[in-house]
Amino acid sequence: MSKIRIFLVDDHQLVRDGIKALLISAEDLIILGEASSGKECFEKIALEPPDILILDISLPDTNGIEITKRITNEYPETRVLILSMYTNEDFIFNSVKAGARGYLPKNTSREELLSAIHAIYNGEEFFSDSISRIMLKSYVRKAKEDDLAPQRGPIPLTTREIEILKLFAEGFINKEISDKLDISIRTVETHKNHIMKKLELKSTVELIKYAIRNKIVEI
Amino acid sequence: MSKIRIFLVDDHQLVRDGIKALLISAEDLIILGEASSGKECFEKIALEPPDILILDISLPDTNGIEITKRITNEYPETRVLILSMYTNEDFIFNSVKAGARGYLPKNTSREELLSAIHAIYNGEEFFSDSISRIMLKSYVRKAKEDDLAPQRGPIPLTTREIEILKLFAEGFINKEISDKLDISIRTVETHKNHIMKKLELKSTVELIKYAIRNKIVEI
DNA sequence: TCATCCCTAAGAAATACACGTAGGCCAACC
DNA sequence: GGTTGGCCTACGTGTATTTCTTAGGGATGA
Repeated sequence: MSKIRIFLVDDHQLVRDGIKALLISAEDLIILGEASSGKECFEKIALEPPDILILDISLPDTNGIEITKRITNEYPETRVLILSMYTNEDFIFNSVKAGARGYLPKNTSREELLSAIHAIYNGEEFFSDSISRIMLKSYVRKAKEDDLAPQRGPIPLTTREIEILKLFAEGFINKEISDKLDISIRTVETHKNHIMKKLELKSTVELIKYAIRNKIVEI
Repeated sequence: MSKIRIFLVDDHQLVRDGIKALLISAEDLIILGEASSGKECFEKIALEPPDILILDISLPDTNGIEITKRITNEYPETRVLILSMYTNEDFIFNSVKAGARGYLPKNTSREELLSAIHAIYNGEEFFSDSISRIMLKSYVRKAKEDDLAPQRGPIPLTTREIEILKLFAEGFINKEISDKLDISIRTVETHKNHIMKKLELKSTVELIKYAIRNKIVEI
């Protein structure tokens, strides 16, 4: 059975050495090489793309997420494992979005790192417990936001105002709205002004976004 | 210390008895009552709302998600634990969205059920391993969709046009855009016209919606 | 009855939009 | 090596919208 070929990208020599020390005794792995920047990384892997790229988020010339995007596009056979000291939800989400197959914090154990490598090599995804918890929290938050968003602030508009906002956000121009509702175009304008003042919106753009956020119209 | 008050809702007598049998020996719990339908549930808990409502998704007259919504609104002190044979992602997402604090499959163990009850009673959330895995998968899928969605239709705009559309959809007026980009207002207007023509949009409203749909701006 | 909110409406100035036109630049093509 | 076409730039003109102010009439409730 052929060995799992690993490539390391981290801008700290010590970290790379540490990871190598952890992995050196694993017989089914082989470290193809290492790089301390995005540029160096792409230069080196062009010769022989690894099975797994272990990647730090913060790098001198770019960041792990951009590298992940390029890898996903240019080397779809290479799978990315993010190893980062940052466990913030945005980084995790964007890493996954960019195509990363796993995410570990830097204080992970040798066992977990090996588990991750094997899982990813076998086509699975791997997230450490702490990362999973963050992802779950985020999942719960998103689900709740999905529900709460429309109720965030009770809509302080009158029925007539909502009617006009709806028509406007659907794309009708003032004249069409005034015809539809059989009122003067001036009245339509006044209603819109009232809405903008009430909601403290500074532009019609925000008005439309408000209508979308509050599900007065579909996108 | 007062006992954790539990109420069971499931349309199968056997399941309710099974759960009761599992919980009866736990000294810090007390089963307040049980119901086999949504109607019966609300009639009974009106007298004494429980701390935790253990709820099946499928019920004869309604479903657990609707009950969860009502509970969340009408009895915010009562926390809902979903116990369901369905582990499909939509049910899980909608349960969380409706306000459920935990979700367990029906083949869960006594230990896990007790862990879930205690976690939820302490204000935490609890999802069994199998449910967590489904949520994580969903998280990953959503993150990927988030990335793929904008590629649905290739955006036929030039970089300058996208730049201007982005600023416009962020709420900047033409003058601000022309200042930012150090070009004439006329140019900004021309770009916007080109965009509208290319995309066959009839109003700025549609322009903004286009920008949102294609993730050029956030809502 | 008075205050308040809602719907209605208008005037005037500033701003934005629709549409046509056009020059400079650059890359691709024959 | 000129031509074509796309892109970015810009203006003129006429129309529409926005911004700000003012205001009457009806409903509602203290």
